Amino acid sequence: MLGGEGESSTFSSTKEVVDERCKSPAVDGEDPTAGSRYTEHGMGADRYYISPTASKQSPETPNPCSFIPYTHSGTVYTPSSAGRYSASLHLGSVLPPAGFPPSTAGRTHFSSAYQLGQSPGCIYPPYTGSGSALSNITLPGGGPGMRAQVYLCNRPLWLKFHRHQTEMIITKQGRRMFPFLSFNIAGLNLTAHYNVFVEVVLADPNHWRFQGGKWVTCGKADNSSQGTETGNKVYIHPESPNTGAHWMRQEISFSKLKLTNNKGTSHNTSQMIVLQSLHKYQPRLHIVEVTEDGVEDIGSDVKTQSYTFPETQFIAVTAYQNTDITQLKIDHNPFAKGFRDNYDSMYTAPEHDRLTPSPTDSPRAHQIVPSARYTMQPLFQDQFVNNLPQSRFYNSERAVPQTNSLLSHQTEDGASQRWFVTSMQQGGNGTNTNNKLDLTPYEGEYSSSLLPYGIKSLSMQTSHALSYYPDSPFTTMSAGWGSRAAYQRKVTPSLPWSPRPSPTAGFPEDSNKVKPQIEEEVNGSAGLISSWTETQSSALSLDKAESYSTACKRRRLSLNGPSTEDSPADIKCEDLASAATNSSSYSKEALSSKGMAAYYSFYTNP
DNA sequence: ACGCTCGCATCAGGTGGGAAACGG
DNA sequence: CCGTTTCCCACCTGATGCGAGCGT
Repeated sequence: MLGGEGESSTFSSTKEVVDERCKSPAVDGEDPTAGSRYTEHGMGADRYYISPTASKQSPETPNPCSFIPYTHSGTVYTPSSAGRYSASLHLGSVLPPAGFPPSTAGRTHFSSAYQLGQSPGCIYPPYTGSGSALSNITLPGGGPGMRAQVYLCNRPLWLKFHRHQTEMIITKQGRRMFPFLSFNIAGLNLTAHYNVFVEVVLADPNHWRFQGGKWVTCGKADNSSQGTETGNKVYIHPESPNTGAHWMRQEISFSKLKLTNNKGTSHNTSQMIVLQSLHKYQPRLHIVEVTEDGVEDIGSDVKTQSYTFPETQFIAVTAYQNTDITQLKIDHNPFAKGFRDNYDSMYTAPEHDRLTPSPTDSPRAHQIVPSARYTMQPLFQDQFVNNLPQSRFYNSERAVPQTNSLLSHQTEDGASQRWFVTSMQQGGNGTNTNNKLDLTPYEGEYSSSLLPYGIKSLSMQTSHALSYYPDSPFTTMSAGWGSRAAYQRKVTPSLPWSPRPSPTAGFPEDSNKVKPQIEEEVNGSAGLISSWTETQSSALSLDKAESYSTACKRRRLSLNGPSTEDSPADIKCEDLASAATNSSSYSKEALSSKGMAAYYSFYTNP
């Protein structure tokens, strides 16, 4: 996590209390993990580094990714189970977040190499009170290895769960994660090949138990769970290896990743990550440069980049313990729709009548599933609804263009910001133990490296995963969620998108209303600044929702011929932005609308 | 006739709940 | 005994196949 690695150095002091059985070190209140963590680790608003240039961002440029920056961490992954990488990865080296310089950093490489002794596959603790990675924002170190920036696409949803301490069901046959991991990556070499994979490491040395309505530690975690003999802890993205252009083009979803407690599982091991129930885990994203055939490129300076998003931390369970989590799952997971007994009332009854949070209950909720689907609406409604190829044409796990980036997350001043996480080159040998949080807001300069995107990526290797969990607006819409009229109707009152491009970061109409809510939620839960804004509520009438549904249903009509990877719908927002500002090959198709050009002007280099 | 879109039906797979089974 | 795990259930989604309708 933020400096999760760095924390290892401070862990002992901050987690000593956990040694006592059944005593919760910090789990109390609404968000045992988030609240204290964020504040302790510099997640507080004051610790976020907001680029002074944020204001330069066009007000019309809704935050593409609206993700609060998280640093990446950088523990070099030494996949015990991922043999293909193990050889090259450096065990125990930690690459704390590189500080991103505010606006000036641009695309420079911020890297400060830090190396902390750390056991592989285990990071304790993700959040530490001291030595907060976030608190120590490092200016660009200029390390050669620092190139990629990663955005957690469905961060708002993760945060919502995180407030209650996310739980993930694990079953013998494997259970998908929800929320699932979905990232956007920038800053990779367009032509270089990379393997992208997720590793799930023990985030806490304790065994947890849900007692008295809260999670408390109860003894030490099984050490074996950290070992390599307990099963696979890595999930390699099915499209690996692939080019940097490919990875950056769209959202990288790990929706097919399954969690299991069956160490002996012999089938689908590539899709399964073996965990232990009642243990806390932290997913980490790793990007490894490899040769075209997937072999790690030893000759490359940039070997492995690791990223950790604290809000994705979760406790593995075989049955949900916290009813709040259960309700969130039911509310936001389409496959659990059948459990929405109060479905109608949930979305039609007055707010105060609702017993449980719903997608429309809070600004953040809008970010979640339902709203996420539509947030990009202002500028991409036509582009991605009418022209969006249906899943059958985009039978890829990443067939959906990055959408979160289109979310109109806004800062309080209305300026959209984009937070991203940068990683340190694995090879970094720095010894500095201070974790530095990279809180650089996403800025225009970053687009330069994204261009051109005309490069064709390798063929997709997998199929539609996003279609199930479109956490991101685009994902959702393009993947078919948009076709679910029933659900849309339910959330209509708060449908986040605006039927027309928003002149002010997307959702001017409700920005004022939403802002307070966001602030409240953010501050109340994790002390995070409102780096993103909930999507505009009540922006879409019921009729519009219906229209949208219809549009989705008929979107095939609008297809401009067979969909291809180059179709606008398949392009990341960054790509579009680049096209708009650089007259790339996509400019004509993707930026047919003026709004889009303006929308992405944000990415233009000054 | 051909190509395309649409609507419907079917299927596979994912979801949480709840009861039963398991195990310390 | 109690906490945890497993299994089955009903429900839901998305993908796919098929035929009808329409326009060229």
